[in-house]
Amino acid sequence: MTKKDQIRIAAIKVIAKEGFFNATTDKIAKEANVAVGTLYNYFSSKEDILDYIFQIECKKRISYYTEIKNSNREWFAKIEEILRFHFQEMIKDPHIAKIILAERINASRSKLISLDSFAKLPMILADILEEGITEGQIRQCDVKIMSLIIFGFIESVMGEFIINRSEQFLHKALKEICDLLKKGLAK
Amino acid sequence: MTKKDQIRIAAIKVIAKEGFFNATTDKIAKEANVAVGTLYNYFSSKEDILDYIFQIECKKRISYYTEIKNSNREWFAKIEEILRFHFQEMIKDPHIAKIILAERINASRSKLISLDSFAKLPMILADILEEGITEGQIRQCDVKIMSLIIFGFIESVMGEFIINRSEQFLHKALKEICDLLKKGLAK
Amino acid sequence: MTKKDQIRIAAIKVIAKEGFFNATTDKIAKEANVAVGTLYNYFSSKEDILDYIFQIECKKRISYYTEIKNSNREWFAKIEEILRFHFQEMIKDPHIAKIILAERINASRSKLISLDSFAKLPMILADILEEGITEGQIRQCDVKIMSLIIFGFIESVMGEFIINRSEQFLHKALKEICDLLKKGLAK
Amino acid sequence: MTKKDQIRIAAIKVIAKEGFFNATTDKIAKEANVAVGTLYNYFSSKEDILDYIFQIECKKRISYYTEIKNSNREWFAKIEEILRFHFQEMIKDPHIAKIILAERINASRSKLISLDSFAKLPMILADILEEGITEGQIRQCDVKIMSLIIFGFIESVMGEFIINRSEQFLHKALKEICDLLKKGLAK
DNA sequence: GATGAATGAGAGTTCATTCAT
DNA sequence: TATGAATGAACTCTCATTCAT
Repeated sequence: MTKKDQIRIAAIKVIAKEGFFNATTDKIAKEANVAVGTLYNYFSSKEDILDYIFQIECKKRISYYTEIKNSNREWFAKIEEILRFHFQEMIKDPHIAKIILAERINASRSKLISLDSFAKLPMILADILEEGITEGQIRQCDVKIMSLIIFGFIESVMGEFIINRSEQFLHKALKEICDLLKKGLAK
Repeated sequence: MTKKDQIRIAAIKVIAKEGFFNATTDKIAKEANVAVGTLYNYFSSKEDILDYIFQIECKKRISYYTEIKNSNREWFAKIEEILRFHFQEMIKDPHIAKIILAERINASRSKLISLDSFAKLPMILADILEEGITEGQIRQCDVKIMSLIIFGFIESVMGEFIINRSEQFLHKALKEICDLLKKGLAK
Repeated sequence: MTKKDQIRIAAIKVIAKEGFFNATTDKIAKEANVAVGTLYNYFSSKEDILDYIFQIECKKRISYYTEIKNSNREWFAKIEEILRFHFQEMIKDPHIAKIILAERINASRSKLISLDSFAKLPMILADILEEGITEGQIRQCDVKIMSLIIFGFIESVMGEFIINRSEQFLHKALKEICDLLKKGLAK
Repeated sequence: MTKKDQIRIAAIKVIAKEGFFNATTDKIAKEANVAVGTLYNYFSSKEDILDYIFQIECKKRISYYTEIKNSNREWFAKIEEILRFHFQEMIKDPHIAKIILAERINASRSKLISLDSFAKLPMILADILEEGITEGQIRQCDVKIMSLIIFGFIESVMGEFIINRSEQFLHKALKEICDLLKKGLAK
């Protein structure tokens, strides 16, 4: 692992535990087993670290979302797959879920941190739903709002998972949202 | 208005604009047209102000939720009314929506700030759904997860509204979630 | 004395002893018997303190120079008086001489620190010489360069005085430059 | 050119532009096209570089001054030649003039940097004047102070030249000081 | 000799909190 | 009760110096 990623991973842990503002550069450096100065060999500021964290996570999600979107499945399988992917990521690294949830809005105040790409995620969901409508598999609806519903659900579940850490809960949650969408969006 | 609430209102404005950590006591005091020292006559710390903000908002919501829950309407009308209430509040004071969204998780790190009461909100939603099931109006489902879906939706919409500030968007969003729930939860 | 000037005086002492870059805010605060934070209640930055020091000194000199320039004396008495004033100031506060000498050039790199007014001093000297020429008391010469000579002399003497601290030296120096100018500029 | 001098030249450029304290070792190394570590193969510290710069410049001046002093010319021609030499050096490398002016006093605080040799320069001027008196060509005067006048003039002119960079100004300045000295020191 | 990533002490600055008025 | 100047711990960031390669 590169030193930059070593710092990134450490920062994720500390920021998730303490929040961005309480995550001091000292703490991050200590967690990463490097000196404070080393942080600044790889990042121009503390904010830059958060930016990098978001970038990496975003890239990961967008590339996966896009892959699924372009795959040869029906709308419902695609949505289900995206949710499944999200939940798997949460289980793999619960810290990152917390950071995204907790810091996104405050991060958006900073010009340094570009969250444009994060905004693309609901758009991909919307595209998938749009296809479903065009192909006559889904009833007429506002796909943008519908994708917000799905996204909000993901975040709600994230929030709950951060607290209870139950994988079983994730599976049940996945089933419930799928049932709701299937039935609620049928023609 | 009491001086305490004068400070609360000012704090909401500043925190919404700058985020809790960037909202200095100086800025809050200036916005409230009082001296910094005055803050400490009414609050024991900066965090205490945030706590008070959450308390007030929470009380407002819980009392309204409970009222609606106990009213003599069918499940669907109750849920719709709760959403409508939320959206109205958002329009009345968009700042508070932003704060709840942005600071809730970071606030939860502080022992000072009691967010227990906020956790009650989804429970009330769950109660309403539970009733719907018992009375045979809704199909079997996990009401706790279903209430998370609704709650997540509220927050997603908040997030979008903070950006676009379109009231029309709120109305469309309300219609979409209602349609989805009605159809998706039908027996 | 105002607190701002209390800090200014302390800063002069510390900067003279250690140089601007080695004069830490901690040292200045300690010398001024205030907390570090207090510095920032009166100055926006460490540079701002140096700026203020220069401003005060400059104002003092310009007002005196101008007064002398406008007085009803012949050119030679005016120049002598200005030099005498300078040397008196040096004796009263040798620190300030050192700072002006040591920090002026580095200060000029900063946009914060306005040294424009310092540039006016040689101009006043030049004006006095110009008058001397017009009135036929001085031979033709480049007054701007001649004022640089006088100014350079002042600074040289400052430099020497910082080291030897001999008042007698100052008096001798005054006599020598006066003799040189009187004889060298005669018609 | 040796690597040590390559570094010296680079340091002169950077220090002249930014001042000693803002001239980081990184910048100096980059300007010299070597790695930071390489600096420390030739110099024991950053201050040591400045020391070396002063040493070289000083040696250059002292050897020239001495040569002129020992030459077979009358006092006035010698002084004129020394000034001419100084101004030529300034034109050849304006950076070095700025450094000497800006850093000399702060450098004097450091025990590492030996400026003793710089103090010799006015002494040589004094020697030349002394000879002039002994040989009956100059009137009685304090040669030490008179040499300070000449030295101060050189520095004043340096300061002005740094700003306006006009060679013509240098020539006029030379003429004026020569006229002043010739007339002012005559018997 | 040459490198440049790693270091960590120390810098300037901020800001929640206090308390004499 | 209201004030706001004073506080100083704690923050982010810098940079001269080192040393394994």
